[in-house]
Amino acid sequence: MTDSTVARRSDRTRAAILQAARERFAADGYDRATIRAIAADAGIDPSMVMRYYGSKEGLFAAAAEIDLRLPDLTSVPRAEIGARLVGHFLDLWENATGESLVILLRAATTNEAVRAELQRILATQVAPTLAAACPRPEEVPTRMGLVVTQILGLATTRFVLDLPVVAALDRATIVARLGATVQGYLTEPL
Amino acid sequence: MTDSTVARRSDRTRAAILQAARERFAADGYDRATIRAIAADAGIDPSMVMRYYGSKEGLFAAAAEIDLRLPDLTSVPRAEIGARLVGHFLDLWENATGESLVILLRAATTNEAVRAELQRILATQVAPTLAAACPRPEEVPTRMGLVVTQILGLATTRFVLDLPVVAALDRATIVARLGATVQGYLTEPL
DNA sequence: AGTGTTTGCCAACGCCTGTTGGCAATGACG
DNA sequence: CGTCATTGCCAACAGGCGTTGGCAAACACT
Repeated sequence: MTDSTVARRSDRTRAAILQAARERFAADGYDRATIRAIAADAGIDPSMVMRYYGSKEGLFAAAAEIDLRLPDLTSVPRAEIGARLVGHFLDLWENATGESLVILLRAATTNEAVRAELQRILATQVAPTLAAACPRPEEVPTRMGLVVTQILGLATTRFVLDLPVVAALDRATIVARLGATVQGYLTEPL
Repeated sequence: MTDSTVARRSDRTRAAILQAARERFAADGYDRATIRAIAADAGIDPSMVMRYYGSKEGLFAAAAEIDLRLPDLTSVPRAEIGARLVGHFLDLWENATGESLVILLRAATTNEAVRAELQRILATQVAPTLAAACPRPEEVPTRMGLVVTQILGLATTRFVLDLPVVAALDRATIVARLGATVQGYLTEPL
C-alpha cells in the first residue's frame, strides 16, 4: 500500500475532476451540472467521480469549500472599514475563491442543505469579523443583517445574475458608494 | 364551439395548475419543480398541463408574469423617494406578486432565458421609474446599478435565501436604513 | 336524439440521470 | 517474477423526467 501522505498516481485525476466540477457547478448550478458532463470535461469516466468523491453531493461539498480570508478589522482605521470590506469581497471574486462563492450562491437558491452551509460560513467567518467592528455586541445581528443585504446583493447581481447595469459599474464607484453604505450599516447609531 | 370570451369549463383546472405551478416554482426552482408534482398538487393528470400550457417553459412563463406596479416618483417628495421605494418592494413580497418575484429570482440564477426576462423587467419597469428621480439622464445607468445591488440584495437574502440574520430585521429598520441608502444612490452627487 | 367538441385519464415513449459491479491494464513491492 | 492494490473503462441498472397519442366520459348545440 502506498503511503497516504505520498503523492498518489490518481491525484492528477482527482484534481482534474475537482476543477471541472467547480467550473460546471459555477456555470450551471447544482441540478444542471451533471456528473457525466463533469467527467467528460475532466477527460475520464463518470464512474471515477463516484470512486473518488462518493456521490454528487460529496463532489459538490469538495468544490464549494471556502475560506473568505477576511481581514482583521481591528487593525483597520475605523473610517475605512466599509471600503476595505467591499474591496476585499471584490478581490475574492477574481480568484478561485470567487468561483466557489458563485457555486455556493447559485446552489443555495434551490438547495436547502447548501443554504445551511452558507449560513454556517456567515456565522463562523463573517460574524466574528463584523463583531470586531461593532462597539455594542447587542447590535451585531442587526448590523450584520444590513451588511449582508448589500454585500450579497452585489455578489448576486454582479457575479451570479450578471446583470448588465451592475456589471457595468466600475470598481472605484462600487468601493466608494457601497463602501460608504456598509460603513454606515456598521458604525452609524441605530 | 364555445365562445372564447365566455367562461370555459376548464378555467378552474387552468387556474389550479397555475397556482400549483407558482407554489412549486417558488419553493423548488425551475429544475426541481416537476410537471408531475405540479399536476399532483392541482389534482389532475400531467398531460393536462401540456394541453393547457404547451410545455414546462410555457407554464413557467405564465407563472412568472409580473407587474411591479412601481409608483410615480415625480409625485413623491424628493427626500422620501428611497424609503418609499424600499417600502413598496417590501409590500410586493407579501402579495401574490412576491411569489412571482421569488420564482423569477430563483430561476434566474440557473437559467439564461429567465435572466433575460429579469433584465427585460428591469429595463421596462424599473429604469423609467428611476429615471424620473434622477436629474441627470447620463447618470441613470450608474445610479440604477447601485440601487439594484441593494434592492435585489434585500430580495435574495430575505425572501429567496431566507437568511436568518436578514429575516430577523424588522420592517422599520429596513425601510429606514436601506431607504437612506437607496436615497443616496439616487440623489447624492456621484 | 344525434353529432361534434371539450375535458380528462392512462399508458407509454425516448431520454437523461446518479449510481453500481465487473473486468482489463498499469503500477508498486516482495 | 509473482502478487496484490490501484487506476481506469465499459455496460448496465433503476428511476425520474418532459412529452405524446389514443380513448372514454361529459358536455354543448341543433
